[in-house]
Amino acid sequence: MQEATELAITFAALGDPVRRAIVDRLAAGDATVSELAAPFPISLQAVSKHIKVLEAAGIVSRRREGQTRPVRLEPELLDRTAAWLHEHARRLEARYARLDAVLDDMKENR
Amino acid sequence: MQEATELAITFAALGDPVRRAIVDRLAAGDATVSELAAPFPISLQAVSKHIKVLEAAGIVSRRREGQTRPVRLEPELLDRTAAWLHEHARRLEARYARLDAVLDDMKENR
DNA sequence: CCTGTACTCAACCATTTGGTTGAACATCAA
DNA sequence: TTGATGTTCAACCAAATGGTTGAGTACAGG
Repeated sequence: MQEATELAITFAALGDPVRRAIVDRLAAGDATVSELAAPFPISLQAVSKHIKVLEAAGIVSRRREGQTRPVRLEPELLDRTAAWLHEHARRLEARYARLDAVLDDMKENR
Repeated sequence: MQEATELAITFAALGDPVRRAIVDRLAAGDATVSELAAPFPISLQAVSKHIKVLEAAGIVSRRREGQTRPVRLEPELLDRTAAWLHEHARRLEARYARLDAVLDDMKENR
């Protein structure tokens, strides 16, 4: 990473396998930092850093709850990112369909 | 990056602003390496490397056409990635909706 | 108040990444 | 064939990333 567009940050955040796994886990429900860290062979601090990256990207939010810091996945950004991807895919498919039509036409009238 | 799941690779590939811009450009139609490199202040070789990353991720494909190597955006992977994101967002929204319903219920019956 | 628990912050290190330049390869055009 | 054009390959470098450990902060419970 190095720049600042929202989508670039989102993708960069999801580009790390540990962070992707964290997001997967959070899709099932909120979790504390220790809970999120448990499955990984890395230190709690490292996981804490990953969560910070996800939070900076707007993918998760944290709140304080006693001495624990539950993390919640925020759907909104994921939705917008999905929309971006979907729009690209849609446009491409339409374009390729038109191309195929032209080619078929050429074949028929040959 | 460091691992191998398809999605992690896809996201990592799209996480770089230059590569995201390349994908944006390709959504409008195929382009050669030089054409893709033109808007950027970096060397042609650097752009060539970026395209290699996108190709390895399965986001684009290259063919030879004379001395030129046109790059094409492949919709399929983008679609699958969008589906992943959308599914997460959908599940979350459903979960939060249920939560809200429960909270409303508690409020009514207080 | 003191101790343990749950984190975060800071300094540091190794590896990866994104860039560079220079040389090589493939194709077209003369 | 020779030279120009388009692109890739290789070696190299600086900066960013992901990890570590050690110290600090915030709250809960005895």
